[in-house]
Amino acid sequence: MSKATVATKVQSNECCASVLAAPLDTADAAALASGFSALADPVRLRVLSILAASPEGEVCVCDFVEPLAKSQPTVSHHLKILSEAGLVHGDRRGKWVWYSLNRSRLAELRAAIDS
Amino acid sequence: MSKATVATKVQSNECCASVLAAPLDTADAAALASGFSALADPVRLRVLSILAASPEGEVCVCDFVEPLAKSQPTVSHHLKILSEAGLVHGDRRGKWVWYSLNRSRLAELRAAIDS
DNA sequence: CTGATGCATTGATTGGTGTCAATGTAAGGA
DNA sequence: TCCTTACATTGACACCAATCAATGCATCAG
Repeated sequence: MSKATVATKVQSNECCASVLAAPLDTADAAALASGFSALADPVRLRVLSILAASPEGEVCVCDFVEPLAKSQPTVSHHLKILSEAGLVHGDRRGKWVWYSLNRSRLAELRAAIDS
Repeated sequence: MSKATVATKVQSNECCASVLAAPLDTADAAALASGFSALADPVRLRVLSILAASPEGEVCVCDFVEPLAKSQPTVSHHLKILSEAGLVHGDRRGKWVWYSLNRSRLAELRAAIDS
């Protein structure tokens, strides 16, 4: 990243790339696009909303299958994509894996399209 | 939409669907996912950032081609997708079409992942 | 009317994505 | 040890999406 780019980002008072602050370079655009790609699927959005609505703040894989009406491999597939995007985190406890929401990562994506 | 769903949305004090407020139904999830799909491409994110950085607030198609380093049909393709997502608006004036950013639509998507 | 310009559309190609059945793996119980 | 359970991975399929060359369609100048 060039010094000028860094200066622009410091000037715009941001920790990460923003769409509205200054013209995005190719690398920042690609990074942001991969983040929004994780949100660009209805099943994954419902995963996030189920996690957000969970009183305990975590949900095991088996409890996603029925509300999502998708097969268990499909659910695992989407959880993996969300996990690689940093939006959720899986924690294995015994036979179960409990997933929780990473709200700060979601806030990063929100900030990227903030005015 | 059921009465219960409407009641939930009124209770959560929102104009539109939100990922974090309550479990999304399939239709709302699909609508939001199509919105985020428009943001899930580096070229389109750069289009938005170029528009945001434009002093006049609008940019004609020909002035996207060089900075994006994409062919004119590809640029038109992305502008169409952004337009259909409600994120930009094209205004034909003579031979040129001037595109401008719809910030309120962007704010809607931001609100959908707001805490 | 004719040619040139700006943009959109079409057609074709390539690569990516969602889905599930089948299978693999790891943990726990009998 | 063997079986069951919970989850991940693989392989295959169908579909979608990004890209560009070629073409179409307006608009404007002459």
